[in-house]
Amino acid sequence: MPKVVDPIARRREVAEAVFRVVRRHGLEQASLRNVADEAGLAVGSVRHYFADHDDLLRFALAELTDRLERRVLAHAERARAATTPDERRQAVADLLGELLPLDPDRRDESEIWLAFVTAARTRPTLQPEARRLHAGMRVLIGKVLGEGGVPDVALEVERLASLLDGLAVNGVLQPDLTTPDVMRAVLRRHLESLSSR
Amino acid sequence: MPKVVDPIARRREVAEAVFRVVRRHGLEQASLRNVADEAGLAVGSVRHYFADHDDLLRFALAELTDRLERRVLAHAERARAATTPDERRQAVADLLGELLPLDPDRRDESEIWLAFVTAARTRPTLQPEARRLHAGMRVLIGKVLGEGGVPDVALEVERLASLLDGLAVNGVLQPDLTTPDVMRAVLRRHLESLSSR
DNA sequence: AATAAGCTAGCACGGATGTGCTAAAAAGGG
DNA sequence: CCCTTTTTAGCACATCCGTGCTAGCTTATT
Repeated sequence: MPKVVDPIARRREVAEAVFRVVRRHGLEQASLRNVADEAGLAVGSVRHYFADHDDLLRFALAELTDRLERRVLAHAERARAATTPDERRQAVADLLGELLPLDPDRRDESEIWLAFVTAARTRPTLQPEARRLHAGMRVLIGKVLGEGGVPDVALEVERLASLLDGLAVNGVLQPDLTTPDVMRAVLRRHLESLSSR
Repeated sequence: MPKVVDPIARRREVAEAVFRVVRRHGLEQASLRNVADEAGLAVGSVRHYFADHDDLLRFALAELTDRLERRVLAHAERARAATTPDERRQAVADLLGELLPLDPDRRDESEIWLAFVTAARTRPTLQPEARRLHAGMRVLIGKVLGEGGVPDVALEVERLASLLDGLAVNGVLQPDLTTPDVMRAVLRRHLESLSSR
């Protein structure tokens, strides 16, 4: 048998290359050639692990979703362990902050998220994964608000989710105007206005 | 002299063709060939009115901005003419609703807006126009909130602007979940929560 | 050491894209 | 009627794209 290569680890590495290309030059530049170059592989090698160009993009989006989910769930554990109201408030803010481009890592992730999710509009094969992400975010926010005793949850979930999406979009597209401080202040204000009703 | 053609009217017609292509297939499909076909012209003809492919996209985005500005300003007139508080409330909701994909026309516009604005991240030549749009929206919302006597205007402008952006994004990307009714309800709730502080 | 299988690398194709350039067509002014 | 200039149309080139396909490389097992 040949060199032993964990195929799913390989796919993940290639997905990372996709992310770097997308972040720097946009999704439309994530061609097999560009991605292979970025990963330090030949086009043929990349194609050995992915059936399609489409397969590559779909896997990359799924990978992004998983990563996000994992990070947020870790925070959810901590939030559940909070005891005092102040602790809880901070835990919730931190949890939701994971969805915003507040530091370089999360900024990268938000840029990639925006690129994929908007591309899904005209790329049908990306839509299932995009919907999964959309729905997952609503479920999460629903739990947070539900435990907080917010009335009219469904509507408030939509309002908070849209606010977070909008903040993320502006944080990505106009980072010098929508700074992390601004995003944090807006989120804090919104959470305050929710609990003081 | 040859057939008399109003060059700026021609440019506008071609921009319309760009919009149709972008809406149907995404900005990355707005090639000179596709746009020329859509406009019923030859590639050479389109290039006679635009220096560049880039020039074409920049003009199209500027055209979109102008159109949006004109529509919103018309509403602003009406809002200023409102007398009763109820009338004013409704006028403000209508005004801000112009920025949401609430009907097919505005949905088309939002789709195109999202495509261009996200593309601007990795296409430097589109950024000036994108920033103009971003800033114009803040100015408008600032006036609306300022006249409404909302405290802490700067922060609330950012919050409302992000909410509107997020609603528009979700209305475009998940239209069957983020219906016009949902968007209207969220906006109404937000405006209520602002005035009852 | 020989074998077989996973893996890597790359050529070749048909098609699409932006752009430089040329040439025909069209039509108002002399 | 003819000229002049805008407008239209289209060819040609270099580049990039996804993909089908083949050949060589690598290495664990027999």
